[in-house]
Amino acid sequence: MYDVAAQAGVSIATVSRVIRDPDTVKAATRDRVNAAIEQLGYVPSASARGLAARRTNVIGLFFPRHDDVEPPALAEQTEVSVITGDDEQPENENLYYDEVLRGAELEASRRGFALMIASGTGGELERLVTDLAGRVDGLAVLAGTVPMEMLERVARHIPVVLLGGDGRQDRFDHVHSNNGPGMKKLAEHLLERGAKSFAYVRGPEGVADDDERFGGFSQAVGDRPVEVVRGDFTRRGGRAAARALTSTPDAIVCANDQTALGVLDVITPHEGKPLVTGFDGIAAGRHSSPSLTTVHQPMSELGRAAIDVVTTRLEHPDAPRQTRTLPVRVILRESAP
Amino acid sequence: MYDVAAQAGVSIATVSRVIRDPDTVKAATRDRVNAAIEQLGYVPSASARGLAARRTNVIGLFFPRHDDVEPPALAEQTEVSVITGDDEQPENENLYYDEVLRGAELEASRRGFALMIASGTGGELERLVTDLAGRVDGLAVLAGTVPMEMLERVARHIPVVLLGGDGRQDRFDHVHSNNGPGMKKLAEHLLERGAKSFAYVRGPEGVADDDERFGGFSQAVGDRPVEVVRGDFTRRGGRAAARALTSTPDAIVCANDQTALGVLDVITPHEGKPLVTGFDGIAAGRHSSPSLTTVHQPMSELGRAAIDVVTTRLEHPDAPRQTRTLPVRVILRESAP
DNA sequence: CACTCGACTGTAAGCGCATACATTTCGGGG
DNA sequence: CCCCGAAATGTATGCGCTTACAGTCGAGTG
Repeated sequence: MYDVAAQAGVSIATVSRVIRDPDTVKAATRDRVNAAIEQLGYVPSASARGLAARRTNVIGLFFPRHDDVEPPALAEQTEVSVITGDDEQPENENLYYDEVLRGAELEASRRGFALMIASGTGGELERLVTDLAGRVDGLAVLAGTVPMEMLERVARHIPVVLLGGDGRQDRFDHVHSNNGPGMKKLAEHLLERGAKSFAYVRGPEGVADDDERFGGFSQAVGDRPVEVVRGDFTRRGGRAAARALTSTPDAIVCANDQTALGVLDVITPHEGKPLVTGFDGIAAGRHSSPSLTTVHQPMSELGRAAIDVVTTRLEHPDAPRQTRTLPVRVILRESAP
Repeated sequence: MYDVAAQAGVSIATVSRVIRDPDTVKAATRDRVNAAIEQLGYVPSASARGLAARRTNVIGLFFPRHDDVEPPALAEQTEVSVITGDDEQPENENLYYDEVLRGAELEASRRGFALMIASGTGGELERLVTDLAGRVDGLAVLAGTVPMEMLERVARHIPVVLLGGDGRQDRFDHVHSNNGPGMKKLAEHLLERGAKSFAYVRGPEGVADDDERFGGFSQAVGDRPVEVVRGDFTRRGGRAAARALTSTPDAIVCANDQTALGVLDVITPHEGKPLVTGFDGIAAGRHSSPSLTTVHQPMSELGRAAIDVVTTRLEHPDAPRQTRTLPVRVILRESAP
């Protein structure tokens, strides 16, 4: 910046103004400065700007990482191999985050913010979260992935929004799908289809979205018989849960699509029974056989809304706490038509 | 940091050491400092650190954004709707980037770097790229999305690695799939299957990967008849290209999977003819009907390798320029068994 | 017991920018 | 022409950290 100022024959303050607030500088000087910037290939230092302005214009996004196995070493050889039929690549379990991420990036960019992502789990969590918090103006975190006390600490410095949950448990802003009513509607459909007994495969304990969905389900089925088992939101967990069932219900309701696909791997529906349903609306459910009845939640909108909420909070630090609930759609496919 | 120092009864330099290089501080003092950090909820400012240390420990990733249409306003109502059969959600065209992104994030995190992503196109490109460049220690860019002169400028400050292309056109580090040999192998398979005449649907002009693939193809088929048309890497482009064909070749070879799926939308293969092939290995090709023969490239490895290359470059600024070529796999499915 | 040396800690100088405030310039109106 | 206010620009400070360098302290050595 000093170089640019010298080159253009102005002070560094003027250079700064040309960049930050061009209208306050006379056109002629502005052109001189811009020419110098161009000529010198000047690239402003975000660190210095962030330090001086006390804001970075970056929003952070924190995700858990499940696959904390050591990834394979990067390939050395480049030989082309040929595989007949399908490759054995594991089905991608993380599409959820990808779409949220894309929505977040879109909205952040629209608002002039950059997006920084971090993910991790376990022992490195504290370091990662603190590090991320020190870099950004606001933070969006997947609910349940970071201990509350850590979030409280971060929230003393910057706004934090949680993806998932309705905020009855804490004082943070929240963004979540309309989980309860969505699942309720789905369960009502199963009742209309004549289902009288149920199994419900939940997610891990302490996940707000899971609680909400189960709540909606319970509300719909009332006191009809329900066998409840725990899964872990993965396809494998769904398979295990299906094998663990002791009853043979009319319908198996799963807390998410991966779980439901796992259930379908094990249970071969004969004449359309039992009915099986999921929640999320991932692409794999559309192509499965039978295709999966589910509740679609707008992932990318979740990401966008999270950024919306956190940037709004930056502008109005004292506004009342908000929980944004996004609409869902029940999608009826072959597994529970 | 000053508060922490006061609280612990040490100087700020010692606090800094406790964070940066704990071993140089006596255990007793270290504990006092850590206690103070905990008690005060201290979160280090990455801006200040970045400014003082002249490095941010962030790697940037720049992607194009195709869907530059105004996104819909965020939903207001949360009513649950019910849809029978499939929803009309457009097939997601961007899965490519998602996987690259995930690989990049993984590798960056493993190396102690954070990842910042930005995407955009058109007029905002210069601002976005410069802005990103000012925030990071190194930059990975999808080849062809940013003008060379802009990259040259950025590269005067930080290392830049391009995703795609083999670097014969420029002086940057590159990471790319083994495009040519992969496509060559695929074409050889088609020859073995008895194909004697071909159509080849290319991507947009000036895309290095497209050139490499077409090169590999040409090498395999020699002087056999080939009708070459241009697509744009999209499914729609594939449909258009298929309709535009003037010949009825034995095999239609496409520069990527999306294009091939578009071709399959139009051409109904009768008795397995014509053969149709793609390139990429996206999930949709596995579930299409017929399922798609393709060349699978390791997206997530691409992301990881990009981070690997750029961080290596940070450590060895004067090392010879490198082009990393990642292995691909030919996957034979129904469209060209 | 003075001296040396290593281990530890403190001092102070920026890092590159934003911005409050001071200063200069400019365009009119009187 | 002069004076005045607005527009344009310059001056100077500090944002919160890292790090070279200088100091301090204690233990080992001759």
